[in-house]
Amino acid sequence: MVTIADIAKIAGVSKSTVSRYLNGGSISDATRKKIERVIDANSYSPNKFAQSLKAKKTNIIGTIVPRLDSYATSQTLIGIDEQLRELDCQLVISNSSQDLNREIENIYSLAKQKVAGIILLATEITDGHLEAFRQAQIPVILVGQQHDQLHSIIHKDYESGYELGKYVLQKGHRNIAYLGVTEKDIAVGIKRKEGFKKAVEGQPDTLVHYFETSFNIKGAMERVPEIIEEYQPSIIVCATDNIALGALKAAYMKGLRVPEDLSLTGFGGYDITEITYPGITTAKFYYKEAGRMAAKDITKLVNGEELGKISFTKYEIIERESVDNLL
Amino acid sequence: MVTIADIAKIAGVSKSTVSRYLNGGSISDATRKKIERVIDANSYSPNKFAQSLKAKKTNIIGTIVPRLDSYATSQTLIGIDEQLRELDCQLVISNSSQDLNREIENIYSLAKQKVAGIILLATEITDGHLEAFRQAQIPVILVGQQHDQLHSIIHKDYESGYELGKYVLQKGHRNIAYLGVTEKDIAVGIKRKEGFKKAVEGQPDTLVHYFETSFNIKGAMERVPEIIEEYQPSIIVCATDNIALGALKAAYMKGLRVPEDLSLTGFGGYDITEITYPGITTAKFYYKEAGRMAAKDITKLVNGEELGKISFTKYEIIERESVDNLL
DNA sequence: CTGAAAGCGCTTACAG
DNA sequence: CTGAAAGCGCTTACAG
Repeated sequence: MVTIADIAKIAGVSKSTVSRYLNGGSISDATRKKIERVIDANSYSPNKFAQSLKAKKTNIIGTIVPRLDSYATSQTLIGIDEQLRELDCQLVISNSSQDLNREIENIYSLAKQKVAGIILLATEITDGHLEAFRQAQIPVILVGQQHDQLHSIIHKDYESGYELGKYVLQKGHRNIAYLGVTEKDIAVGIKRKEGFKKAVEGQPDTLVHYFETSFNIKGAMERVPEIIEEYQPSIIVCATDNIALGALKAAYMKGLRVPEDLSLTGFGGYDITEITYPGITTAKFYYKEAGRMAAKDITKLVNGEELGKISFTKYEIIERESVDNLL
Repeated sequence: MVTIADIAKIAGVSKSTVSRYLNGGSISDATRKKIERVIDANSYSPNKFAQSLKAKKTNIIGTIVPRLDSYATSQTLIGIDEQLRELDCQLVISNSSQDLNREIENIYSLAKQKVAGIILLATEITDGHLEAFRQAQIPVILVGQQHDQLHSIIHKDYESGYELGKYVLQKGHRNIAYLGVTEKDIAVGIKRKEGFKKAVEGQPDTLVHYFETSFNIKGAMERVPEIIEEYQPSIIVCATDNIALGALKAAYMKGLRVPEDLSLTGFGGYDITEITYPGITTAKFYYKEAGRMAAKDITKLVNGEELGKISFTKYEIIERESVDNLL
């Protein structure tokens, strides 16, 4: 391995000068050229560990994800990865397998690794998180959830819920089931539902029942038959595309046609909602874009730049075939 | 930040002794207890950079993935992550976005970061890869592809192709389309097809046509209609579940019922194949298990243990509703 | 603009 | 079993 001392010797200068060259200190044109040549010729690259040890900082951004096998996670990570690459930062991904304690451990562990900043694909922010961030003393960007003490990138959960609600009413649905998730997840469990509620509130002759299920497909598959039997809604508005996928399967298994016998909507805009039959009408979020924004923002924070507490990504209602027009 | 010198001073011993405690050198019981207490009380943890700088090695395993948004990648990563965590190794994920050159760059970049070993979720191994591995001088495990110069974990592509072929014949299909992928991908493009070929070879009155498409759903959606129109196969055997998903959508869009008008099979065993309607019959691979094996094997290699060149994961034909029984 | 020196937080022979 | 010393490959005041 060639070191800075080797380069210095070959170039006939001191290590300090080479270091200055590397870090953009002032240097004469002649020596600059000389050093450049020697570095190229020996394909030298500085030892990151020595740099970090001395400079006490890194250009590593840690990203904590709740799970690896989700469309939202994958897309967000792709966005972060792309943007960080452009920014010449390194990405370290830390998986917490949907375990909040592990998530908090991951914060400490990233801090110990001296990452320059942390991006957290958040689900729920507890006091444990806050305490970890406080101790870590590292810039943080939340993606997907909002918190007044932290910077965040969030999706327009409320607005998309509202617009989707209006859409459903406009299609003539008056007996509606809303299949949501735990309110511990503020964005998904509360905001989407609140937006939807606002849209249907005051609509005459309209029945809306609210239910809760888990985030996975199987959970929805089990939940939906009861809902149908008990309330016979004309539509089930699902808080995520995964839930909608489960509902679709459940409907098929009950021999119901979608959308003739039962309409369905989702949130997320996962690629797969275009491939099912029928395609699922959904509120599409731009996860990759959110990832890019998070990456840009975290580097701003790392560089001490000012930043608004909150940024929004756009959304779009994608109309496909899973909602029947009752009018 | 508390350092080894602090601990030494508080405990009233030398840094060497603390270091020995940390690295399992011989030490008296009394000092061991003393140091332990002091370390706990000050929640000290060694600076990784200093350790790596001195010891010239890390416990980081680099994993290179071709893409982040694929079921196989996610599951394999989950397996690697779980296992590496048990083994107290750190995981760094490097995404090459399906770009072979970037993949090779990633090898060099991981080598520069002094990772202890590399796991490559491989698609195609070029001379560029080999050269990079040679220069890096780091243990490598391939997942999903085989190469005689490298260690690998591979799925039973040939065997599963064979068994699926036999299954299809047993269901009475005699006019078959096989929709494969590029032969550059030896495992997916060649092995699966060869296994299938072997199974149908010599079967009387049987027509098999072979086609090629890309790995994504859209590609298959475009390709399938032509195939149906020109050859009217009773079944399309797809080289991946994604292709099967595309074929299913294409069939629906042509107004064909699956499996009555057209049967379908896939490879992979993605969760989503259970959710579609009908569920897709597929050769399921155990990606998570492969990931765990890769993690175990790479640490063996890192520790200088002997290892066979190749390990296989199991597979299973999952019979669902997408194949009609013609007999 | 340039160099000598100190030091970042560890580990590892070498003595004792 | 324990400690003093050297050194890993950098960076950063401090002089000149």
